[in-house]
Formats: sequence, C-alpha cells, structure tokens
Amino acid sequence: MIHKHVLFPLADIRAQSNPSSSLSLDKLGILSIVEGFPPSLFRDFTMVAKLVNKDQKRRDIAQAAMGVFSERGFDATSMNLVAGAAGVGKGTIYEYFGSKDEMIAAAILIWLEDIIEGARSLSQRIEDPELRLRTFVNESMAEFTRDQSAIQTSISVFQVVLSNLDNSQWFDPIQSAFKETWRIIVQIIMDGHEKGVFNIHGQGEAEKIAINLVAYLDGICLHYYASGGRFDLMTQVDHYMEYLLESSLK
Amino acid sequence: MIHKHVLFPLADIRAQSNPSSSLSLDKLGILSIVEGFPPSLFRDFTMVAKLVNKDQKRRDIAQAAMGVFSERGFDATSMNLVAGAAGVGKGTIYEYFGSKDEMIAAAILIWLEDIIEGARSLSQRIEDPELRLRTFVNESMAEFTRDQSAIQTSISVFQVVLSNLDNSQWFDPIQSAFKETWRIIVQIIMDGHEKGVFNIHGQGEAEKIAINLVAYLDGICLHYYASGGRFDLMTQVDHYMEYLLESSLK
DNA sequence: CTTGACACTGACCGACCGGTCGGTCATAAT
DNA sequence: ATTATGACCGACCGGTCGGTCAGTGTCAAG
Repeated sequence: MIHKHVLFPLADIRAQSNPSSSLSLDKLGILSIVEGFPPSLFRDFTMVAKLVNKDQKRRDIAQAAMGVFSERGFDATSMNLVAGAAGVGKGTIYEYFGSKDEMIAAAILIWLEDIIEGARSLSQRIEDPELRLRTFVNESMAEFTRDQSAIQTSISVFQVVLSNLDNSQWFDPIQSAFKETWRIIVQIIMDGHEKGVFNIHGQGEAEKIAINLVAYLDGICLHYYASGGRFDLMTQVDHYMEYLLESSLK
Repeated sequence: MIHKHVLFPLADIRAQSNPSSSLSLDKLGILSIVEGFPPSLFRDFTMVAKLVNKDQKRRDIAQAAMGVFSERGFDATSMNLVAGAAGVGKGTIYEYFGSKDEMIAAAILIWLEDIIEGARSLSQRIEDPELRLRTFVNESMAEFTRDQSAIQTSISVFQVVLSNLDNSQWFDPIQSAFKETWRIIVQIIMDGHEKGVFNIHGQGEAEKIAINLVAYLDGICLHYYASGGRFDLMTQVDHYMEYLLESSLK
C-alpha cells in the first residue's frame, strides 16, 4: 500500500499568518491551523493536512545544525548534539533528512543563501559603484574579524564540499551557489562600467576580476588565521583593493 | 621511577652512514650500528645506546601518516590505518606520539617543510626574477591540478590548524612555517628589485605582495574545486599575474 | 647463559557514533 | 468516544575509534 503524501497547498500561508502559536504547541513544533479554514474545503479525499510546516522545520534544524558545525566542525558534531541544539529528538532529524550528509548539504546551502542574500541587499543600498565595491569587501572582512568561527565555518564548508564532489545529488546546488557570489560582484563592476566609473574590456573581464576577488578574500582570511595573525589583515586587503581599483578598473 | 632517555649523540650520524641495512632489520625498524664503533667508547654508565634512530622513525611514521591523510582526510583516517601504512603496530605509534593530534601536527609540519624545501630549491635554479616568479606560481598550480588530493590535503591542514589554534604547543611551529613560504617570494621580489627588473617601494611592499600572492593562489584553487571547475583555473591565475607583474612590480 | 632495558605488538577496552524502530502523544475525522 | 495518522522521541544496535597494556622478541652487558 502506497500513501500519496501531498502537502496541503495553503499550509505555508496559514502557518506564516499565525507564527506565534501557544507555547506548548510551539514547544512541540506544531503550528496551529487558523480556525475558519476547515481543511476539508481545500483538499480531496487523498490529501492529508500537515500539522507542521515541514519545509520551515527542516530549515530550522539545518540552521541549528550549522550553528554547531561552525563551532566544532562537521565530523566532530554528532547527531545528538544537533538534536540538542535544534531542540528535537535525534529520531526527528531523520524525519527531515535521510542522512547526516544530506543534512550537512542542506545546512550549507541555507548558509550560503543567507550570505548571498545579505551581500545582495547590502550592495543594493549604495549608489556609488566604487564605494559599493569597497563596502562589499569591508563587510565581508568584518564578518570574518567579528567572530573567528566564521572562518572555521567557511573552511569546514570547503572541506565537506571538496570531499563530496562525487556526491552530486546534494552538492550540485552548493556549487551553483558559488556562481551567485561572483555574479553580485560582476553586477557591481558592470554597473560601474556603465556609469563610466570603471573601465574594463567587456563582461568577460568583469567575471575574471570577480572570481579572483572572491578567491583572494577567502584566501587571505584563511592565511590570516592559519598563520596565527602574523600580518595585518586589513592592510593586506587594502593593498589588493588599491591595485584593483587603480589598475584593473581604471 | 623516572627513566632518563638520552639519545646516543652519534646515532644519527651512524644511521645516516648506513642507510641500507639488511631487510630483516629494516623491517623491524632497527638500524644496525656500524662495527668498529663500540658504543661503550662514547657513553658513560648513565647513557644507554638506542637501537633505533627515534627521530628518524618518528619522521617516517609522520610521513606515512600524511600519505594516508591526504587521501582520506584527518578524521577519516584511523590510527590502525596509519599503523598499516607505516608498517608498524598501532601501539608503536604511541611510543612516538602522545596522541593522534600530536601525530597530525608532526605530519603537517613535515609536509610543510617538504613543500618549503621544494619551493626553495626550485627558485634557486632560475636566474631571471620574472621567470622565477612565474615558475613558482605555475609549479604551485601544477601541483594542484596534477592530483586533486593535493587541494584536499591543503584544506584539511587549514581546518586542523584553525581548529587547534589554542593548542599552541604543537601548532605554533606550523604557523611559523607559513612565514617561510612568504619569505621565499619576498626573496624573489627583492632579488628582482636589486637587479632592476622589479620596481617596489621597500621590503615592506614585497612582503605585502608575497602574502597576497600566496593567499590568492590558495584561494583560487579552493574556489576552483569547490565550484566544480566552473571557470578556467590558469586563465584566472594569468589574469592575476598580469596585473601583478605589469602594475605592482613595474 | 642470564639478565634487563628497549622496542614493538595486537588483542582488548570503553566511549561514542550514525542510524533504526517500537511506541507515545496530540489532533482531526468520523 | 473511537479511530487514524502525522509528528516526535530516545533506548537500542552494530560498528568504529583512540588509546592501553600485558606479553614477546632482540640485543648487549655482565
């Protein structure tokens, strides 16, 4: 006997509209369904209403997992620990993820999406292309200097992705996400080019500059911490940016 | 009861002078002592002749360990595996290292020293400063493109070092080793400066350039593999080198 | 030959891990 | 009230790991 599990289409909307359910229900992870919308009106006999927003909970668990990962690394983080951090039982995690690897992949993807979204919204708030580029770089560095675990998270992500290159089912979206970070910078550069602030030879060069910039930023942070802070981070970054802005982009 | 273990001072020299001992002895890790040099002549009653060169064996085990690490990563490598690769029993490893962490640190240090030594000897064979710098970069990249495990090893090293920053007793030497890689490039640049090929403002700038270059090379390799080869590696590196040689160093 | 320090070994240990599964509970439908 | 089901849980399982230790082999001194 095969059951067809189809998500009730309005579950999302109704869950969002009533985010602060009672404490006891919330503790159980159950989102109450708004009265007046009897599910029977919206589903046929094969559909079953879900009591929780599974997508959201999956996201919550992945987010909690990423928090633990960034402190201890992926290998050193047990599923028990993740369960504790997420406030659920270990068995529950396996309701949402097929394996630890799948959960890690999901956690990384969400983490990347947050970063990309943050970078995008930041760059949208600034008009001047040069200032926008500088702000992007400075904010990226600030994130790493603010708390050291950020760089440990990054390095853990790189390690997991690299050691799972064959496992494309989960890690393809992650690899695609890298392209997004480049695209943000390419857009900044191209915008500056159109405004006459930057001078480059076509979008191809903008992409090269963007890829190199992101790679450099990650690399310099890595070396900064790995070398035990044996140089001044911002001095190095400024040196890079100086030549980028005065040579490549002029 | 505390035993004072003092290495027989000439053990090193004699071990080196007779590197190819008989197979059976070698299998047991025992280096025969050259006849005609009765140890009694060289030690007083408190000193005891060692039958093996402990420093060398420690190095051998660490080297074998690094070989396994680079294939499987640190966490996925058990002490049994290392013991098998090194051709010794697991218990023997604990004669030479107090813990797995200590062995990892030793293995990383030896690995770094080999890299540094390789880079140094490479750069000594070339006269022209610009060609020397280009060759250094190209060889570094060739190492990473030749076999993918090289980048996995690097990333594992970064991860272990970063997550053991507090464990300074073992990882301080590793952090110092980073300085050496910079120094090699600084020397190339300064040599080019003295020969009138490069034009920089003092050694301080040479150091900035060197640190940024090494960081960039690591970063671009990382992104290349992590993004699943979504750009051409050498094109990016050439782009960086072009601006470095034509803007920063001219 | 005996002795004793040294080097080495792998069986063994307890802790822990990823993953499973039988069972509980709250709610919805009847 | 009863039944059905989605959601959740943690005890449990097979297996692995880092680390230990009692015992063996080796060699040189006595």
